[in-house]
Amino acid sequence: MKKQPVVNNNQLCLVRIQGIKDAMEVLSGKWKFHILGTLMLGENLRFMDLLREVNGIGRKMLSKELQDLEMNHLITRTVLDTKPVTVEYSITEFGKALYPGINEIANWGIAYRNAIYKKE
Amino acid sequence: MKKQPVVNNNQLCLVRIQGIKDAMEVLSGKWKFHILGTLMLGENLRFMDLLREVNGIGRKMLSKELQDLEMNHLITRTVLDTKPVTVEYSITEFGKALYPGINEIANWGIAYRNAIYKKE
DNA sequence: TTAGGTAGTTTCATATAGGGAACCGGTTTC
DNA sequence: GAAACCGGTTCCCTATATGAAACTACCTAA
Repeated sequence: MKKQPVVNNNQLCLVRIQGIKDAMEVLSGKWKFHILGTLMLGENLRFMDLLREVNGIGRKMLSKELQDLEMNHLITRTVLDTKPVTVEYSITEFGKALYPGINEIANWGIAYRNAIYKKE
Repeated sequence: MKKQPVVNNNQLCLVRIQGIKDAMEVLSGKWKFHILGTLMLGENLRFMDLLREVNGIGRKMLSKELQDLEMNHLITRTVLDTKPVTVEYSITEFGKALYPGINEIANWGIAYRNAIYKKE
């Protein structure tokens, strides 16, 4: 008789796993946390602002990541009637709800680095 | 004169960004949150257990991801002197420290899914 | 002896991520 | 008029991620 999965077979676990899956789908890639983190610090940033603030990102990636985030309702994109045209990006309530999570992860990262550096 | 970055120029922000970077480096990929999430639910799982529990993963990916996680001190690998040999994986204190973060992310994912489904 | 268990690795693919550089069409400042 | 700004897009390339299937090697129970 074949063995069956045993741990994740109750409803709560399945929902939790699905939650992780959904979140990761929206937040996947090298830059999303960075961009959101930056938009949390300074709201209403423009494209070129973000290009400067998010260290290392190129315009193509930034453009793509912003489109993804907008499509997933984490940020909004507003074209302003200025000359030349400027575009403002800001974080939505959905995005803001990620703040505690991102913060936890950031703090973990800081603690992790300290611990590893002390050890090695 | 060229414009300079303005938002992330203080020490706190830089440390925070670095924390996110470090964390993401260790947690990158499609499966790490899943594997850690599973190891949080049932400690001391064996390779084949994980292969069954982590829905959709293949043996090659699992093998690679477990090696990564072990290298980064998030899990431990213990070979047991049984016949046939069995190998137990369990989460370390470092890994456990991620629990609140992963939990936050999972809850966000659940809320996100509910909200999006209601809307559309 | 056949099927299934243990824990992986190897090989051969494709898919996706990520990045540099040039380009577009416009505006503004020196 | 040249250089710099605005917000991107397009082309071309490499690197990494991911996956299916076969293989190793050995053990056990029916």
